[in-house]
Amino acid sequence: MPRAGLTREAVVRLALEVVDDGGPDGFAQLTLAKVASRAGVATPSLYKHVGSLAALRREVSVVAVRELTTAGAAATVGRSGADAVRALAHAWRGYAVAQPGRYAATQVGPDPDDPSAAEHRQAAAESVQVAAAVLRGFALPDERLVDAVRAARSAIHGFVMLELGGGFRLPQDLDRSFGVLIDMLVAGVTALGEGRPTLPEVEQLSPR
Amino acid sequence: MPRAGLTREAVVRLALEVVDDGGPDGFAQLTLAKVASRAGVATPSLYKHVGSLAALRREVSVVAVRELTTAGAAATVGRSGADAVRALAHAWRGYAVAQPGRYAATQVGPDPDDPSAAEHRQAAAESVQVAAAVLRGFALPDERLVDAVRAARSAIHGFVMLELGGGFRLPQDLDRSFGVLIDMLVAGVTALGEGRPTLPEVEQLSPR
DNA sequence: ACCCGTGGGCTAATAGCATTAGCTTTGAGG
DNA sequence: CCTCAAAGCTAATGCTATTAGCCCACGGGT
Repeated sequence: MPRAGLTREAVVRLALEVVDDGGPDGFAQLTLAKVASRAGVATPSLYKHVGSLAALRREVSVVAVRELTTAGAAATVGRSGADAVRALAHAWRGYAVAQPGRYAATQVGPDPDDPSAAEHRQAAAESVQVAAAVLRGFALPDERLVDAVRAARSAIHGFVMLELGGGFRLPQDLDRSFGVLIDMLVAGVTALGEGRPTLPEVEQLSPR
Repeated sequence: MPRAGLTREAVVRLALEVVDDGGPDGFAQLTLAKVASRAGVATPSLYKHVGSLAALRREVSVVAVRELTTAGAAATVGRSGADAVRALAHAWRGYAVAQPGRYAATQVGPDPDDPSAAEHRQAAAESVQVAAAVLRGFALPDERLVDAVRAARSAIHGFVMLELGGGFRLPQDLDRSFGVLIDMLVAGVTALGEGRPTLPEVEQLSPR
């Protein structure tokens, strides 16, 4: 009975394969049994390398978040302003479309209490920092930067979620719709930076 | 052995209770066993009223989507333009925050192939129609309406997803960030309607 | 060269889930 | 009052994670 020679890293690598093969909800369908089968090993053997299914999910999530971060960072290096925002948006959507399972893994919010999720929290914070760095170029008042970051994340994440979930059923060009959305975002943060009201002539009506 | 007197509607009602009690991921944790226990019945008995767990999920999803639709419709009746967009956005977010489990149920895209999902598809289409109706007031060129609807859905959905998932960890006011996002959206569709470029002075740089 | 301990694999067992098959009994309508 | 469809049941299958405990492979030291 020769050994399989597994390591924690190898198990995570196999888990990523399972996620990738599962399409958009490959992450949801990630299972210890599938990983074990791929490793040619009995399911309980995985516990020698990984604490639990939840822990494995967390490790997969960390990898995915880091990939998203570096994709965004690579796309925006050397750019600034509207150019950088567009590059970031397209990089994120590109990653999500190319790796839908991993992008789904990105969604799971790190548990703020669990101390073993520190790495996860760190990775998530770094990915947000990429967006913050890009938006800092718009000379926003400090207390508005967070609003801009949230707006950018919401717009991009929302579009990608709906796209991956099959929420856009009309045959119209998705790329163009995404471009329009990002243009709105760029115009919005530009207006925010210039200190002028986002809505030039429209009166501020009651939100509630 | 008296009968429990279940009906399909009663089972769905109990399933909604389970979803509501489960918080933001109550929908993910919906289980036939929990519904059966709540009904005071053995799990297999539910199959007399519901085809499968997946079918029950679909029914729950239809209810949630319809609630979201009527919430949006009720909030926008008698309003138009920016006012209506803001009302719709706040109604959607309000529903998501008040009923996070049901909002999650809203996310599952209807299977375009499955004929038994016709009701689901119909409900989803109606909810999009509410947004389309509101945005039609902006006198958009026909081929841009779909872009505007997608932008609105993306922005609102993205924000809500990140909020419910705990993705916004800074203590800054979420309501204000949401307001800023919706202002950007309103400004963006306004610009789209006026036929002027979304970005007045910023040159269109290569997105790729 | 041997020996020994760590640790990586195993099987067995428990417990929770969905689902199917087939039996029993309720209770409403003729 | 009788009957039969429908609504409940138990039993069984097969999937999942997880824990306990065993055994042997293998690297490091004597």
